[in-house]
Amino acid sequence: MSEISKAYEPQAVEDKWYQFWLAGKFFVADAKSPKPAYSIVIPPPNVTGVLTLGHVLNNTIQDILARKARMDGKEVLWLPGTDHAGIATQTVVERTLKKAGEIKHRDDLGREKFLERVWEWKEKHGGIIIQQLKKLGASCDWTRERFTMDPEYSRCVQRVFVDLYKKGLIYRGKRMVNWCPASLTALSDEEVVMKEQRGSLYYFKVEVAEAPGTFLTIATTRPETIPGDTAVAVNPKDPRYAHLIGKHVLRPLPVELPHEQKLIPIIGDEHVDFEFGTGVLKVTPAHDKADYDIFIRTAVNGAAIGLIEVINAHGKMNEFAGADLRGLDRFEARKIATEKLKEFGLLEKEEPYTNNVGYSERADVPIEPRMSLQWFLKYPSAEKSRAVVAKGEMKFHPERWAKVYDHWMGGLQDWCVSRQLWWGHRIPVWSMKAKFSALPDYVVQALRETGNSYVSTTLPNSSVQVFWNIVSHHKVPSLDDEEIEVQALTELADGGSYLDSLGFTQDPDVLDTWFSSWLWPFATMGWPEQTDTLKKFYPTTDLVTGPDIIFFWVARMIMAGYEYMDELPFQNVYFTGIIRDKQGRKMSKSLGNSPDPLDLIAKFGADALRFGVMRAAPLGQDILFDEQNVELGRNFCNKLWNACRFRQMQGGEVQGEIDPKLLTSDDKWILLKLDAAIHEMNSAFADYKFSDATATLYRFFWSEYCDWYVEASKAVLQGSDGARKANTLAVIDFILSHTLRMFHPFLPFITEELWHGMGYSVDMPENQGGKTIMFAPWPLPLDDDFKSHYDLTERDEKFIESRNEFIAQGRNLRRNANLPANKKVKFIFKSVGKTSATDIEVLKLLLNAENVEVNPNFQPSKNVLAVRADLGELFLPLEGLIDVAAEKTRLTKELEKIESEISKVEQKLNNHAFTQKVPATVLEEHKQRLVEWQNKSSHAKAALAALQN
RNA sequence: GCGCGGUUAGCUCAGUGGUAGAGCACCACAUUGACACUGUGGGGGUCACAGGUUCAAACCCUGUAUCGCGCACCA
Repeated sequence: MSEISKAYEPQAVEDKWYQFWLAGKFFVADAKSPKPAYSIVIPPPNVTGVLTLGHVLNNTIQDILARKARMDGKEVLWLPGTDHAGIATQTVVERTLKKAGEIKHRDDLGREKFLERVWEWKEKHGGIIIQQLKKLGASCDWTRERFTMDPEYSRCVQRVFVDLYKKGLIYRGKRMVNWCPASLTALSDEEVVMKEQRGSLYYFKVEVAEAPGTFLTIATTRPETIPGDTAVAVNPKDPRYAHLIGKHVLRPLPVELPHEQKLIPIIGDEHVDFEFGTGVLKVTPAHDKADYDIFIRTAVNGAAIGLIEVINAHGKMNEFAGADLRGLDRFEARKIATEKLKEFGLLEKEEPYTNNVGYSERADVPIEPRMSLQWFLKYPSAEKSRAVVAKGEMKFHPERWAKVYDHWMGGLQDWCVSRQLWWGHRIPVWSMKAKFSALPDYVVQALRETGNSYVSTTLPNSSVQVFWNIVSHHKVPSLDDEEIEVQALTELADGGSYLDSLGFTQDPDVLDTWFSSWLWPFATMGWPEQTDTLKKFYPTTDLVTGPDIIFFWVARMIMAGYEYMDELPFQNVYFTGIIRDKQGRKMSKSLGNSPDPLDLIAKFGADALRFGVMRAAPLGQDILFDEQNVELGRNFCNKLWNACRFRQMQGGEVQGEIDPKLLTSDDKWILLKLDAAIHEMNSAFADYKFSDATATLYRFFWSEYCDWYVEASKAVLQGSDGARKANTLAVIDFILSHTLRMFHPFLPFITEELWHGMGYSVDMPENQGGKTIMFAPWPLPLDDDFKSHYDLTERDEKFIESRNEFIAQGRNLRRNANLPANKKVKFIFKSVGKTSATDIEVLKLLLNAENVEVNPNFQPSKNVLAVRADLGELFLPLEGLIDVAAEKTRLTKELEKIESEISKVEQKLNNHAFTQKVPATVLEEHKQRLVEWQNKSSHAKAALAALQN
């Protein structure tokens, strides 16, 4: 470090090193490398989104994994990219254009013009989140950045759609779907969230037509759908109503209809609950999923009830709702319908009621179950995908998500993949209703040859494949002038114009965004070509994502992986927690509780943000975010900075060799602590426990290295023995160069800066840390050769630990005597064994003593405070000025605690059951403990006695 | 309703059967000594509750309470 500033200034170094990494192409993965592969694909953020703390958490973990893998000598691909996010992006652009007064509705512009505007928007805002990820230090291979609407990616989507269609897994049908009246599109079940809603339960009565004067009472939350009722259902086992099945009731709305059109049948259906409401259910097949199922059951039984749609796409009542409700919003209509029932004298009561209502996740409005013509997918490779997780071949971390996954996989429903939007991958199906002879001759001929109603052909003078499917027929039509309905599919864009020219029209809908993201792990790597990248890096190693998209994305990727690569897409899935504020509330814009990560980076530095978030994010738990976490990260970086600065200020060259003969106990101790830390780090990584890893780093570096080792080393560094000094510096350099490497995945910027500044890069081979710490080898645990060469034993560890305890007690003595920390005092050390001069120097330094007098024969007189440890006894003679009473109180309290511990252990040891059944080691431990406490007891008693004198 | 997770110091959390821990916060002391983005010392817990298993339970079992999440839902 040429310039040594007193405090670490992240702003001055972060951009510099990021540019350095980019210029060195260090993030670029080499598909031809002989090194073993490690790969992650990023969960692609919304292309026009901005970085949130959730992204910070997610991407920091990925970056840590990627950087660690590089240091482990792997060839790493972290593949970045963005998602077009259909509904979200289209909504934002549409809203913006409306606000600007340019349009009232997207129809004003038309599909093409509108899409131009979305692309413009994407160009303008698209790069933001990518730039933000760079600020965070993300080591993605930007040369491989992908976007789900890139031409090549779009071709993958199209290809997959056509393939699944050919396999008979995709079909179009009029079904009841979740309709979002705000976004005006169908949604998949996963995009609907249930919300508790306070409303009313309305009880109204209907007259039985065959028995005038007899009424049935029905409870409903949705009186506005009465005009859409086509039956009244009761349980056939319900004695109250069973005899009425087959009769009819008069539907009260629309009131203007003639009598015979008001008649709807009373039907029996086992699904009707006796207990709920009155046990009589109104059946609205067009606007309720369960009622629709009843409708289907009646159809199967050959006694089909009707189906009347009364709500339109915008959530407003249509003409079938009758004069009273027509044109009203569904919620307004609810009020009016209730009033009407009251007016007719049919409303019996209205009671407050709380039920769950499905909401559109994006638009946050109640969805409307609605009949609509949509495309559906029967999931492919579902069984294999379910089994791979159940069998543990793909591991989920934490494991419990495997159960959630399994449960969902067990109840798969067909996926509604079409969306009534413009922004997205347009469904590659062209259709036409025409005479059979209107198809090109070679198609007709090909169909005739197979006899099937479908055939694949290649377009004349082209390689474009088209799949023709006569959906109106099961076999090839026998007559040329038969009216047919054909769906034609092509994988390539140029096939489309040919089909257009034949009079086909392309389906106007686009695909659900997740229908493109589920291909992400392989479509980003060049599939369907067997590219080097795909061969080298698929399947990926780890996936890091939030559990909220386990169904949306993870499960579907697994299925796509099996279907198209015949292999799982990733070996491990790490589910992060959800970031919440410190009160445990979800981060949200409206609450204003979501801090901008970029502000935090500006204030504290990217490393600080990373460290703070990781430290607060235990595996599988939600994270309560507090800016203090980041502050702590900043402080930690500063500590690291200053520890290096301290080394720098001692001067001297970095010299690799440590002389075993010159090692102090403290040197040996810190080397052993380093070894322990490396082990802990490795096991934390093996278990994906990143908060444990940061805790280890924190403890090792701050407590063990800075607080103890560095302080003790000053005894040597401030002394006059040159050889010893140099040796201590060599130990420091050894520790720091290992520490920086262990920190690197977590704190990439500061470690790179210090790696160069401290000169640790100098002696390393160019590709192993010489150029950048990114490729410096991850520290290995100290092996037996190393330990025996430097004579590192458990004894050294024990010695320093007991020495440190001794010092802590000595400091405590001073505190108890009310001596200010800056007052130099004299201690007397009655040592048990041999103690080196250096050890005494260290004692003196760490006790802030004027002198530590070694006297094995010291006999304390009065007014002497004392502590005892394995090392011996330490005395603090006080010439007057001691608060005898306070010290007595303290000692008495301590003695009480000691005695209680003794009696606890004694109780156990006197218990025969205990001494007989317990393992020998545990028994020994207890005996040992008893001796220790007894020693402490006699010592405390002696000290107390000394005070009495 | 079913399932999952949590409940340990004021706060956030470690701790899978053998002496209750960390960080933050708090209190006191220390200011030309790498770092006040600091150092030293200290106080602070009936491990949600009730049973059970065990020589021994924060930890294993059963139940209860409570908070959170997911799935399925009765109109």
